Amino acid sequence: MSLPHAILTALLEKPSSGLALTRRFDKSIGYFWSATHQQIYRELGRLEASGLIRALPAQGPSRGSKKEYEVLAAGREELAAWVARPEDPRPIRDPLLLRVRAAGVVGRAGLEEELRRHLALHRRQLAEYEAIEARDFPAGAKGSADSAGAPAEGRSAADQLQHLVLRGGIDLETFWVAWLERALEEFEG
Amino acid sequence: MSLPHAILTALLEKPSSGLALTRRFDKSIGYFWSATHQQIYRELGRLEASGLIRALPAQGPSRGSKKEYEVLAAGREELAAWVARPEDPRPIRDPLLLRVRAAGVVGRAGLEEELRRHLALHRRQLAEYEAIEARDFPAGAKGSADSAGAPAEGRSAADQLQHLVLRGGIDLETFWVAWLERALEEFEG
DNA sequence: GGCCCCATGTAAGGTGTTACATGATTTG
DNA sequence: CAAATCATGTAACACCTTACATGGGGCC
Repeated sequence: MSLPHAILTALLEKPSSGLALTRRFDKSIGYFWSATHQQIYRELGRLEASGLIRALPAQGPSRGSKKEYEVLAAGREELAAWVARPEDPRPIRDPLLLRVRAAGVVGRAGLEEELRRHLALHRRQLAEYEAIEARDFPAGAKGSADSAGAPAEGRSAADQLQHLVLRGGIDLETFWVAWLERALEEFEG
Repeated sequence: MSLPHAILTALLEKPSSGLALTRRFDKSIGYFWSATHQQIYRELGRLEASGLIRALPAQGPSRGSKKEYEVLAAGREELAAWVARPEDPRPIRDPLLLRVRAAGVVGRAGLEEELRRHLALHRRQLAEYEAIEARDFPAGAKGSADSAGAPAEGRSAADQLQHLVLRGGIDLETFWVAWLERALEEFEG
């Protein structure tokens, strides 16, 4: 049940239309929660029906013209409640680990190439995250100097949390790169 | 499409009934691919219908008595093909990271306690994996000394891959523990 | 008999993915 | 005007999760 909350978060950060949301799920939000436009439209409909968001009035036909959504008070409350709601971490479920295990049974033919391919992909992703970190959270780290003209308090608190999430992405990709390098070493050695 | 291949792997390691499989998915296999008994029974039915596995003959009523399955040649081939089949890694999709991001928008009330809870869970999981490693892959590491009375070649190759997968689980949990510790530090500091 | 556990299954609902459909606006 | 792109949506299907159903065997 995380998609509706991902959408509420995105809409609170900035009211948007369905397509604009989709774009943002391909960028910053998508770095830790991906979603396609079909999922997003369906969920927008549900959230509106539940009274958590509403479409800003707009004239014109219902099809083919923009519909902007904004979060209502009930939506904000639901999101705040969700942040604190206990929810256990899901067990690991990774196809690549499974494939390595399967290779132990049927042989590892072709697996090494796949590992190399994944290593390249994870290295690219890691580089992308690091570029974002260098751009959005330069040097000084933590609370840091707030960039031009924003209210210092709220800005830096939200920034700190966003940075934390980005660090999560970086560390995860770092894990994959290290694990894949180790695996390939063992294959060759 | 990984569940059928997880089941094929499990059945090749040891032919089993549905319930026995479920048990094994709660232990070793479940450490990197979880599944419930409903998923497993349904998938066993499909795999049998596709001719990849077969039920060993057994008398008695169809309900309430054991049905053992074994993998057919076609099943082994399918699994070997899957090991080499290119499949991109899925983008990250983690509710906890999402919640931290949401906390940046609606406030972090209650979040710290959740992080503590998750930290404890991940520490426990990490300890469990490390205990398994100490038990099944003692000291010498890599190819290592094969334990009593197994054919050296195949045994140690499969062992090496299983160890690699376990290391993946350990490293992943290590990542979570480190990330959560960092997050809590920032919250307090 | 009543209770618990073993073992296999059905049903319903939510989530995610892929493919396609439709109208409006911009661009050559 | 034709083609591409924007923007919103429908349909179908596969998958996962949760809850419940059914029948047998062992135990007190």
